[in-house]
Amino acid sequence: MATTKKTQQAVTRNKDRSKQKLLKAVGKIIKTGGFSTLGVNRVAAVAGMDKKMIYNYFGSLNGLLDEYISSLDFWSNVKGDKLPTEFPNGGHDFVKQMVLAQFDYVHQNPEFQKILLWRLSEERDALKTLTARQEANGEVLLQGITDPHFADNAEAYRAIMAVIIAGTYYLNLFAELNGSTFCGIDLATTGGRKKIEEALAFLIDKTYEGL
Amino acid sequence: MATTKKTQQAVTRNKDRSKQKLLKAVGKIIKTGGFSTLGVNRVAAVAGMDKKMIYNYFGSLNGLLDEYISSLDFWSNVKGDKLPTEFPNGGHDFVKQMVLAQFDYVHQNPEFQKILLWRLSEERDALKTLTARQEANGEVLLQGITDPHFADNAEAYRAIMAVIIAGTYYLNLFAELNGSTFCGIDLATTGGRKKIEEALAFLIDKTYEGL
DNA sequence: AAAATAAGTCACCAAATAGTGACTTATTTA
DNA sequence: TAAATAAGTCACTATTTGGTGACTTATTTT
Repeated sequence: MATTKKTQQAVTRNKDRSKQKLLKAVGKIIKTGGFSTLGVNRVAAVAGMDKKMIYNYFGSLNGLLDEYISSLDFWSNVKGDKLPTEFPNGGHDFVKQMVLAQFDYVHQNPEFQKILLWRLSEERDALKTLTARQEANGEVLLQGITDPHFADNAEAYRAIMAVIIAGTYYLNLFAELNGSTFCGIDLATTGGRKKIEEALAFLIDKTYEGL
Repeated sequence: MATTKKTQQAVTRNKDRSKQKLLKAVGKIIKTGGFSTLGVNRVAAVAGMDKKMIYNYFGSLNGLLDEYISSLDFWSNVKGDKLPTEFPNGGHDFVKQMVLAQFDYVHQNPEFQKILLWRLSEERDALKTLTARQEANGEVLLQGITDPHFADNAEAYRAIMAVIIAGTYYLNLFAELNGSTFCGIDLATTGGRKKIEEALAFLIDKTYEGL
């Protein structure tokens, strides 16, 4: 007897839609779980598709992940044309507002959190490219506004901003899982987060005053 | 025919030594690779032992990992009796030196880096306990020295230190894999790290001056 | 020295993993 | 409308995973 084949039920076929379903499934898994559960079987199951499609469309899981990463854009809201044209005081108020907004944005955006974490966990060209895009975005502000304003101290200013922004990233990632306290500040409460925001504002103010 | 059994070669048996071999294997894997490759098979192979021993001694891989985490102690050098007895200016110089030392310590210590990362990646009681120990350690300095010195601003000071220390953690983790630049600062070079150190010193100085 | 304990070995299992060849059939092209 | 293309299905493989029962034998206890 030959091998039996079940009759397939009618389905509408659409390559683009299917690719999107797989890409979305990756996002969903990353948002909720993490990279540990991110395999072909899982992705296919979440997408409701056969894993064969991953190989058909993306060659491999890595190909799918790379395309997922490339599709990300967390900086559309701060792209060139969305920026103000005037930056009084070397962008003091603008930078302060931006850092505080960033602190909240990371908190509200689990997908961005996971990408930040992924970047710390695994070496991957697509992630480096993403980082490069982010850096290029920041360079617009740095070269256009703060470098001229701080002149000889431009690099010192950049290093300070590096510490501050890195701090906002870490604190948000830390709060996500450990819930508890960091330096005695409870990052899970709005009160604790308010304290951090005041600290960020203080540090930026002092930098613009004293550098 | 009955099942064949090879004759075993003579080995010296020692439970404690074997447990240590397994614990050390966990450390070795974590230092070099990451948590993704951390399974019973891998650990047993690295330890040069049978995985059965993991279950015999620790009940499960989780049991082994928990005991590994519990065995860690990254703060032995800053424990009570090792601290100075005098803290002029609310510990200004001491805190500054401590943060700079910490920045370097994380850089030099891959195991600590991976634990920091692990804490951001997975919820695990043993890791929370480790965090609690670290916090308790810091509380000695905070409650004993800086809280009294900053009085009404004690919590503001803690929040600032949270940002600064979190920044040192993140920058070190970031530099480890992405190599490239953060806010235009190349963290892979000694020059870039020097800039960060100056930024840390600046921020701490301004905090002690202006808070 | 004999008996009891338990350290270590090994073969095996069930489940999950990544990956593929052969098939059906919806859709597009000629 | 007929033929060609390729989207989607499915059964199957090989490998690796976590986990265990049965065994041998070094070491300890009596």
